Amino acid sequence: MAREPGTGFTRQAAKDAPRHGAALARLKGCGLRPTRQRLDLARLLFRDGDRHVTAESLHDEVSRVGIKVSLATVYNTLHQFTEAGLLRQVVVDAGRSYFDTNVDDHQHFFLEEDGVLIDIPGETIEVSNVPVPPEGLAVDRVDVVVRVKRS
Amino acid sequence: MAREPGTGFTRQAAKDAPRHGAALARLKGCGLRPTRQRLDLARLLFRDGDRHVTAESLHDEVSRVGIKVSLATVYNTLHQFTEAGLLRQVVVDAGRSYFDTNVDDHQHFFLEEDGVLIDIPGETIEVSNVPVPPEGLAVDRVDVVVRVKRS
DNA sequence: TCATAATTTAGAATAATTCTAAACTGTTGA
DNA sequence: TCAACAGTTTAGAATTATTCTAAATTATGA
Repeated sequence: MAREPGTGFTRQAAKDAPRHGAALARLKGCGLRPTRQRLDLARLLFRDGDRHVTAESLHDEVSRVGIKVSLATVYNTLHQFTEAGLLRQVVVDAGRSYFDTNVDDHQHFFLEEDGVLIDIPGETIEVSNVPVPPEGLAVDRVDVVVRVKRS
Repeated sequence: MAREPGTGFTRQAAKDAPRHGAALARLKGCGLRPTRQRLDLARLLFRDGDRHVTAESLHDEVSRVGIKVSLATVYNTLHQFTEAGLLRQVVVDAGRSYFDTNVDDHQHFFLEEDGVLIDIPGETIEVSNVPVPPEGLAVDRVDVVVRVKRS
């Protein structure tokens, strides 16, 4: 493979450096060992803006690009990223798990017919009068899902 | 089996009549043929107030009482009841489906640690500023789930 | 460079749910 | 009352999403 004279990096690696660097920093930042598969997945996930993926969809995508990662690793990685606060799990479907790269406080439209999620910015919807939970319980999070249909 | 003289009903059937009648009426009211298993399930579900069940939990319950209904039928029935508007499906867990006998507009506490749902009356929580959905879509329903943890 | 612990992976296992095709039952019309 | 038919139930197989297992691989620090 062609190299930038004197750098020790391939041209592609040089081009990827910033992205790769960002992914690397992200992983290091939360104490996850930067393995090839975690870096590859992080780059795809965080490359351009907010995304919603399922394990299957991410695995398909990664595979189509020619990267070799097992489905088990995709599952592991999604869960580790979630625990590390890099992703947020969104429950809208009793059949499969969605993961959102936007971890800020926000809500979702869910188009059930296509399994598509659309972000609603955090400041938009106002939820008031959430009752005090029963004795011994504390509110962890308030999720709002606006289910939409084709009209 | 002992009979009430002259009635043509067993004592048990006589006692069950009102309940049974209610379940029967419910099924007839939505055009579902009143089979033995549908009547049994309806009686359990709607006997005393609001309930949250999963297919498994309902099947266990029905079995414990000595009623013979297959798990497949429990699934079928839950879906038919939902379609008929007798039940409402609640999505709070990416692993299993909950069904709620309360079909009025209301929301839920969800105790993730135990898989327990608690109703929040419909007038309690106020959701405002729900944005207009993207072109071609219309709001079907707004779901609020208050996730709680033991404190 | 090596040893070690963390990670990945193929494939088996599990869990929830749906499907299939055969047996059964509620309803209807004669 | 009863036969016939459509609707329903069911056991068990199949499917789907996910997790587990144990062996192979890899990142890291000395």
